[in-house]
Amino acid sequence: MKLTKEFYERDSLLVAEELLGKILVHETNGEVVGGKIVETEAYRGAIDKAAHSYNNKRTLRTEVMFGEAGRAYVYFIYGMYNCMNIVCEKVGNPQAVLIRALEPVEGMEFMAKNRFNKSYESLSKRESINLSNGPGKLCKALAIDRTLNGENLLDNRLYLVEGDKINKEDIIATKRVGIDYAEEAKDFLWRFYIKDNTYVSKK
DNA sequence: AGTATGATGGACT
DNA sequence: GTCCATCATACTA
Repeated sequence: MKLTKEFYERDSLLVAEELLGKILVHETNGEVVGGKIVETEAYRGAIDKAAHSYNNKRTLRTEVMFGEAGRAYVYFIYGMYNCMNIVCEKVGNPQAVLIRALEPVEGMEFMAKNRFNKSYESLSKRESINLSNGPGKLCKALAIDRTLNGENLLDNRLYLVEGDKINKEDIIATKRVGIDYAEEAKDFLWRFYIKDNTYVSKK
C-alpha cells in the first residue's frame, strides 16, 4: 500500500523516523527497482542551519520544499551526485527528509548495472553492500536524478509503499552527516537508522 | 582501523 | 569565485 499525503504532511522529524522500513520504488522504462529505507535525515526548514531552506531561503532550487508534501526534492551535489529528499509539512513550511541508505529489495540486476555496469551475481560482497548504502549511491542505483525533482510520490513513477514495521528500540537517533558548517545544528540528533542493518552508510 | 585527497559542475553571491 | 546534505581510491599502521 502506497503512503498517503497525510503521512508526509507532518514534521520532518516524525516522518524521518517513520520512513525507516518503508520501500522506495522507481518504475522506469519497464524496470521496477526498489529498496527498504534504512537511514534518513530530517531537514527542518526555516529554523535549521543545515537546511537549504534555512531562514526560508527561497530560490529556484529550494522552491519544491515550499510546496506540497509528498513530492521529491532531488538536487545535484559535488559535481557528480544526486540526493533524494521527500518534502514534508504544509505548504509554506519547507521541511524535507533525506533518504541516506537503502537495502536492495527489487531490481538488483538493474542496480548492479547502474552502479558497476556488471551483473548482480558477479558483484563482490563489498560491491553488493555498496549498491545503495549512501545518498549518492542509492540515487545512482535507482536511476534517480534531477529530472525527478518535484515528482509527486502519490503518482506511479516514483513512490513509497508500506514495508517492515520497525521497533522503537531498533531505531538509532544520531548526528547528521556532512554538515559541519551548520554551527549548533550540526549536533542535533536528526539522523535515524535501523540498528545493525548492513546498508547503513555510517555508524 | 583511520585519514587524506581529487573528481567535477551547478547554485548562489 | 566559493561552497558544497558525496564517493572512490590511496595511502598509513
